[in-house]
Amino acid sequence: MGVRPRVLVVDDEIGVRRALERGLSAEGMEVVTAADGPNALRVALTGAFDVVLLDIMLPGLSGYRVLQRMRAEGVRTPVLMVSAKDGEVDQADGLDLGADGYLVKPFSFVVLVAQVRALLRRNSVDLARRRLKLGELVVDRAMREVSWAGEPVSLSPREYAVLDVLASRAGSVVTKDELLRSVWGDEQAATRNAVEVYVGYLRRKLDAMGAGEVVRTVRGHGYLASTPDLDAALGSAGTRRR
Amino acid sequence: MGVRPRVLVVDDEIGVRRALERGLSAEGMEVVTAADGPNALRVALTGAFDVVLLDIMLPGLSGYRVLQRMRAEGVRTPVLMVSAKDGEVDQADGLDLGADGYLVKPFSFVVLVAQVRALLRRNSVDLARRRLKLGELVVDRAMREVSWAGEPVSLSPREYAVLDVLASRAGSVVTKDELLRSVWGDEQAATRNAVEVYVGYLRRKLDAMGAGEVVRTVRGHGYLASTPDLDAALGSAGTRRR
DNA sequence: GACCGCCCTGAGATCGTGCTGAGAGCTGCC
DNA sequence: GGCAGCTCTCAGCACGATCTCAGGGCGGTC
Repeated sequence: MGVRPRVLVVDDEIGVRRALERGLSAEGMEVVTAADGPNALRVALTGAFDVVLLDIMLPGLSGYRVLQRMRAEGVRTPVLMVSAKDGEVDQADGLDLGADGYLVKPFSFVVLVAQVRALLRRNSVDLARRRLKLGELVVDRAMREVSWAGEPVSLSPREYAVLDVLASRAGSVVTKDELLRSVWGDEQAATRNAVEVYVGYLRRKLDAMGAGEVVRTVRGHGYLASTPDLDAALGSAGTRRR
Repeated sequence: MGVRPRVLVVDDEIGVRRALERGLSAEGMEVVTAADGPNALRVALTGAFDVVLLDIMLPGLSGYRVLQRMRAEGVRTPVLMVSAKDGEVDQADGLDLGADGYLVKPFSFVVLVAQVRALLRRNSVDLARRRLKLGELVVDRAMREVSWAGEPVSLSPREYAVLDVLASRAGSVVTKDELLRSVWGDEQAATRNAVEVYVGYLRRKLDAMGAGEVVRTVRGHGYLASTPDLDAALGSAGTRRR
């Protein structure tokens, strides 16, 4: 598991997104945001998050629906529902759909962080979110198996480790140094070129399955695992900067 | 959920205990109650519960302390804190101590049940595992006996222990270090090669019964116990078309 | 257009991982 | 004591995996 926990913040108000992004980043978490239901769902289905903070009132698809579809697709990421509603029926609904917690607006940031921490702690116990998905690409962490459109892709341990890191941070650029650190370890036994070589191997194997374009080079910065879908969900909203 | 979930209800007011006992029983749960801190702790430390409902204001030992001691003793039963306090600091405290949820009195029974259900659902995965099955392979943990297609397979204690761990985590890769830890103990008296040797022994015996392929090597990662059936069941979720 | 720096790739020497047979130490049983 | 079964180490082998190196392409900048 990566060092920094990754949190997906879903809210339609940009002010809320900004505030949470700043606050949670200050707590050492990596924050990705989405502004509406369909995009939130697309991003959440990658499985590349440790916690999802989900507002209920959303354009396009309500928080309930997003949660429901996530669970239906087998994504078990802990979800913390956030809402202005405080009716008990709503809470019960959310929890029965598989939510892991409930916050009522206006909430205090301290409580929010405590809840998120509690969910993170619990998740680190049964470790290894099972699956990461990027379009047709599936990384099964339990079986250490990768497949594209159902066809298994045979990877060496190193290749797998590199892809795992990239996929677990889908939609974010990962620098070569970060890859060196998380795949090769802190002692930096290998050079940056090794990373390039392994990304090359990966691409060759993925290309052979028709899965080009999944791992992109961001010249001067590093590598980015994404799909057109994800690009749209994250990029158009203007939530990712830098 | 197979068996009836067991819930421990801790509250000093007999009225609350009675009400919860009746209500949760009606929901199909088995309820045990405790009225003060020390007793609650004693009972909870048995680990024989699926959820603990823990009031904070308790005679003898506060709910916080009970929770703290439970976690300190390694009891990981999900705990739902219940309290009249609604100060945010208290919530943060409880969650940081390892609570899994927080309810403020007066709470509605519907919400309570929903929370309990959520915790049960999360935990329900690994219940009722006295007998492990992988296709034709059956591991009877009570008898410490293994059979393939009804035919008994005679294993030495070590061989059995290794297979037990692999089978109990069927569908997930188990590293050699994990096997060393759970079979040989923390002192690591043996080397990794011992694991390889014992997997070798296991395979030889299983192969002789026609049960090859049950224990697979995942190069660079460890060993994986699975069957084509299991692969399909687990894999299909990831392969599902849209 | 010329240069520089970043990135990719093929070749190939080296390294590591995993499997196996042999056998040494131990224990318990006859 | 002698035997049997279990546990575990060791050394050797095969093969795949790893990583460096050198050369070349490509993009950005002046």
